[in-house]
Amino acid sequence: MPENAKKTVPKRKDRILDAAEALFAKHGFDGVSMRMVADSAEVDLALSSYHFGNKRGLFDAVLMRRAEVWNTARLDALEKLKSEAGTNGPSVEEIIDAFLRPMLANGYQDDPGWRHYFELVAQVNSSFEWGGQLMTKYFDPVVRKFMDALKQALPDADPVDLYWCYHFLSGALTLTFAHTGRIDQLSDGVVKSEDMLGAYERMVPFVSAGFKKLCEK
Amino acid sequence: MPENAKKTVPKRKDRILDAAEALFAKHGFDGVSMRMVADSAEVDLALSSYHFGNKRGLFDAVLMRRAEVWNTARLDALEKLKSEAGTNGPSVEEIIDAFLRPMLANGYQDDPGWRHYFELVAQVNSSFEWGGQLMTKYFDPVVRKFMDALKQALPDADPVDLYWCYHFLSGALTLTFAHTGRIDQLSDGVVKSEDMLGAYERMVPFVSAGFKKLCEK
DNA sequence: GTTGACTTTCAACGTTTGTTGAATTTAATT
DNA sequence: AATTAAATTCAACAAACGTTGAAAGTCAAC
Repeated sequence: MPENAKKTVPKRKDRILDAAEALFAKHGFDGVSMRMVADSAEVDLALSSYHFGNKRGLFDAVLMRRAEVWNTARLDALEKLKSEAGTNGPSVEEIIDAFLRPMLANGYQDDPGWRHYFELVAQVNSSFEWGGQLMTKYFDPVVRKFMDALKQALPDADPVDLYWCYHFLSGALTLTFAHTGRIDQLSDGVVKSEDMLGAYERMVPFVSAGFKKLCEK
Repeated sequence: MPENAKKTVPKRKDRILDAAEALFAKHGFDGVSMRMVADSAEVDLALSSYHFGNKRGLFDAVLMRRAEVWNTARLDALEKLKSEAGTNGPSVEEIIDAFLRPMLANGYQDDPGWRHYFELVAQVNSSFEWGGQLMTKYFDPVVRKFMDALKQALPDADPVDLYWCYHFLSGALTLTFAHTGRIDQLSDGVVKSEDMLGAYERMVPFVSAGFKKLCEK
């Protein structure tokens, strides 16, 4: 047996995480009960508390599970960009693209698990109760590296402008991945909120134009 | 007594609405109990159910109370714009401005009630459970008029592009008024999320540039 | 086959939840 | 002053909540 082999991870623990992920994404922390999770995962009620301590521990475990994978994917895209760029560094479009593309790559958009995870992050990000704390905790280091790259691409920018621009990007991204169905209704079905590729292709130029308008010259 | 005089509205009913507004904004529908509302409003527990039927009725009443005022303010701004514009109609910047400015005007930004209300709408808008339904119900007619104006200002636009652009605007707006404190932490205090005027002054050019980039020519 | 650590189940705990029917108070009308 | 409707309080309900201690099960190591 290889020295770093993990103990056999029981299936049930992951089933709990999957079920909690989907439920928290749709109903939020307070809208989900431990019994809903247990029923959905087809697992005994007490098992979630055993594995994760309490409800909050389960919530954190769900958030943490995919955070590192996502952060790494984003950082890899940024590093690759930097290594291929000239002395001036990558362009605004390229940086925004590196920030967004990992959410579509590797079949994430077709994987229900990742889909629920992004919905959950969207909900957390715009929640007064969790938004500031949790997003900072899990995603700040990566976001700061992207901010640095943007500062280099827009050397004359006022930092305040730059932060607001990122904030607008974050908001657009958040609502898009929340999958509320609002755009479907507003457009009478012309636009599908599930069309993440269509959203991505438009978000990159939309946001890049905004950054340049405010932060260039 | 004037013929259209309203019956004397008891103070308590409004106190309940105010308390519920603040609490729902911070903790969401499921994060608030009827007892929290009653305690905060300093009112008997049963009174909220008496006035609004049940918890959901209270939630709807909170959302509805300021919806019409807000919608009217936005429509007035749009109508005024149209009447002053030439035959080509108002510009993209002017339309976006008319969409956003009512949220700052009339002291709304300093009124805790309105502030909580916008926080609540932000939370509703990005929630999977309520986002599609409630936003459509309360705000669609107004949004559609703004979309029409934007179509006129961007006559060559593909409607799909236009809807996505509005979606990005809606997301940026939502996160900004959610007041999560995230931008404060990310910027190490350089940017204050309470600075709605600063956000407004940057959102208008940011979003307008995005609309033009995608929808012009 | 026994041990021992981990996993899972069971049953129950004390709270808190939303809601309601009946009683009481308030305020306007007759 | 009597009447009536609305507003408010009180007490309590059944249901659902998160959590936990003890029992039962599982499985590899010895």
